[in-house]
Amino acid sequence: MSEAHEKADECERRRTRCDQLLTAAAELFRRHGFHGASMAELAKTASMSVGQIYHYFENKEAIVAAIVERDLQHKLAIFEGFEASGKDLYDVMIEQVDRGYDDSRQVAKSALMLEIQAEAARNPKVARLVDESDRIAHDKLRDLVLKSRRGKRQWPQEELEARTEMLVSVFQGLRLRALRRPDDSRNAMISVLRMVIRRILED
Amino acid sequence: MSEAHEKADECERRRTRCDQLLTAAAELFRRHGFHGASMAELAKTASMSVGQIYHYFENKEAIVAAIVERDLQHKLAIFEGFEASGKDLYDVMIEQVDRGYDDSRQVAKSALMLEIQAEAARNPKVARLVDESDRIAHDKLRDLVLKSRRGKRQWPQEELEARTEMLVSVFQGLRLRALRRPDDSRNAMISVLRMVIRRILED
Amino acid sequence: MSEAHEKADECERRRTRCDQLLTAAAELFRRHGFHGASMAELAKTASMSVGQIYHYFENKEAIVAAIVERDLQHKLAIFEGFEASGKDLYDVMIEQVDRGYDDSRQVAKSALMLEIQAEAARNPKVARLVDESDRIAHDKLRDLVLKSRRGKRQWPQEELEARTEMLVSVFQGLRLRALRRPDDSRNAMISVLRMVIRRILED
Amino acid sequence: MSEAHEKADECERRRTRCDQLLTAAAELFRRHGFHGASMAELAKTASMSVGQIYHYFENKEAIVAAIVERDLQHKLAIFEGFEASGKDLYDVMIEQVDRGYDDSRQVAKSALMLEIQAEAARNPKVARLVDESDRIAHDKLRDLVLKSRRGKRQWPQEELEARTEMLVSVFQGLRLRALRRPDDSRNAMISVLRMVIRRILED
DNA sequence: TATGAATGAGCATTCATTCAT
DNA sequence: TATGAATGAATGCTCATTCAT
Repeated sequence: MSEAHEKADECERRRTRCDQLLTAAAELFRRHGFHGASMAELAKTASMSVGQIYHYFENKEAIVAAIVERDLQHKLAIFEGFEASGKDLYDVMIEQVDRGYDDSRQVAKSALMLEIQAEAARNPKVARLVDESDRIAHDKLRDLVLKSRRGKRQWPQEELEARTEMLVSVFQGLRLRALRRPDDSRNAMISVLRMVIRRILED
Repeated sequence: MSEAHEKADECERRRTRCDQLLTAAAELFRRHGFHGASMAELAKTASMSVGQIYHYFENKEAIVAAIVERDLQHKLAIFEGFEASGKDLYDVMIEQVDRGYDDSRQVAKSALMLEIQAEAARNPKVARLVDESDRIAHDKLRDLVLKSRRGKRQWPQEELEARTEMLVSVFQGLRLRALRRPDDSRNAMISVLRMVIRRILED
Repeated sequence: MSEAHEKADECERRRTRCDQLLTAAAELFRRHGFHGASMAELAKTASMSVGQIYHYFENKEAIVAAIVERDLQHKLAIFEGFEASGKDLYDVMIEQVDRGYDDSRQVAKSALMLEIQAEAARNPKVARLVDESDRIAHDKLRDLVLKSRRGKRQWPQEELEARTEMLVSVFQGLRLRALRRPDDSRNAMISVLRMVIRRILED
Repeated sequence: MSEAHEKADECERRRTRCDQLLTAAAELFRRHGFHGASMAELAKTASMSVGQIYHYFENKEAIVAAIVERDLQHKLAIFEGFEASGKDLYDVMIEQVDRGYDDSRQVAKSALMLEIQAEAARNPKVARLVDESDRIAHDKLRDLVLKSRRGKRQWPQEELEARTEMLVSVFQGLRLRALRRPDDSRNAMISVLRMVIRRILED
């Protein structure tokens, strides 16, 4: 095998292992919390040695950082998808409100988000990471909201930000609620959610 | 002093001490997280000995449980207040939307809520407590929503529940966001929030 | 037993335990080095639990600090003894040169001194401690040297310091050498040492 | 190229690499201590791979051993220089007392010596090496002292050894003190040192 | 009844050494 | 022959809980 191939393979392998680790970490953090998940258990779950984890990540905090980053990339990809579709945000959100709702109902993902936010509330370093990631996502969404206003009455900057933020609040709120009320009626919730989103994005 | 009086005094004293402890615990859990707050520090903050804490509560978990319980009583008292005022929920919420918003911006309270929800995500006993508390509060709120529909078109049960739940989602979402975006414009947010609440509570 | 007695007993017990710990630590540091001695082994040697050690000392470094302090007190006590004897330092040193030599030949003590100096060379906090302790001892000795010059030609400040420092160098050098040459002739060494001390303390 | 040449080259290369490694190791041991210097850092500092280090040395201990050995060779070379100069030790030492003093003030060298002696105090293998090296150096110095007595009253064997040993003690003591008192007056110290050396080497 | 000293399991992290490539 | 990724035992330190006083 050529050297270049070997390097590419190496790189690929590394990414795979990292992903494996992050997935295991996400699961464990969600189940036991950031402090409750031990590096030893993490190693076992990810089928690695403890030492190897430290080869990929400087410390436990860096693992959270990577999870936050991965989550941000995921969100941005969704927004890109919105943009690439060429459709108006308003239309996309109304059309895909069910997909948005279903995403918020993923208990595992919601519990992980919760754990990360909780860790951010006690660990300033994590708070900074989460704030930064959050700001990027919020700004991206705001731009989409702004674009969807083309040809309509323009909102003052503060109102634009507030409407964007309300969208975020609603979806994060739904995430939280998913943990408490797994049995709520999907149809009824989606119907109310659609009304709310319309209200936020219309004049 | 009669024996009965002594007993009542004893009881009173016990309640006071417990409250003192729970207040200290809430503050510490919020600041350092459930894991980060040590029993020793808790004892010092509550001006008790460690041993005494174990006299009042079986273990650390039981303290979280008691905080959840106290929080529930607090929420119920607020709803009772609504009811006792004889006013319509819709009117009250629209009138007092600013108070509701300001409450959601209390970082300390929000962080504690977050910590409790996170603990519920990993500890089934706490989950059960939080679920129970949450269900009572949701039901109470739903009844208020229902009452405010008197003389108007009646909503099907599922829609009623969904609208109630959406109200809860929005406010819990705002709580979460308060931790990430302390600088959002109060006026703009309240204005959008008012629109959203109207939309949820109107036909 | 009266409360005062209990307290005194408590205090006494604490001191005893501390001493027990310091003695064990000195022995282990000497044998395995500061890093090679583990807290677990230290606990076992001192017949304590690991947790208890941390009740007495903030961390491992604090144990070294206490050893350095104890050593300083020991040195100062010797100097006080010189002073209290009312005799001239010169006479005392010449008379007791054999005792000074024998002290420098205590292999355990010398090895511990070595380990502490070595740790000081890599750990700035320990360096500060050792420097401070050393300065106090040097200054005390210098005062004794100065006193012994009463009625004789006065030495310039720098020369006074240099002679004092040379005394210290010789004794610390002997300590080091004790580890390499346990079999050197005591009589011959004491005889040469006496000549050297005379030379340092005479005009 | 002939095979023999290749072998010689190989040998040369090996020696160079070893030296490179030992120099790096001496520096790191001095700065972080024997325990504090990691093989990974050592490899990086010496521009080698970790594996290669183990090709040259069986383990970390063997590196200390080699440093001690190299140090011994260095000391012996100095003594050979003395001898080759054809001058009398007494004269040389008095003339060059300032050079000797300055050498003892090299903090880096002194710290390394200290670290090695400390390691010898806990590791019997290193102790044996250091003892061996030390004995050779002491004997060499004793021979020089003896030679400088030609034509003068001969000292008994034990006295000869003791005077030699006192010389060593003084210089090693000065080394130790260099770490504690970097600001001592050079002139005053050299002047007292000269007196002391004279006293040791004269009748 | 009230105390807080004592316990020791459990944690994140490091690093000498090995060995597949 | 040379590499450096992988291993996992060992470390200092914390803290929920117990229990002798």
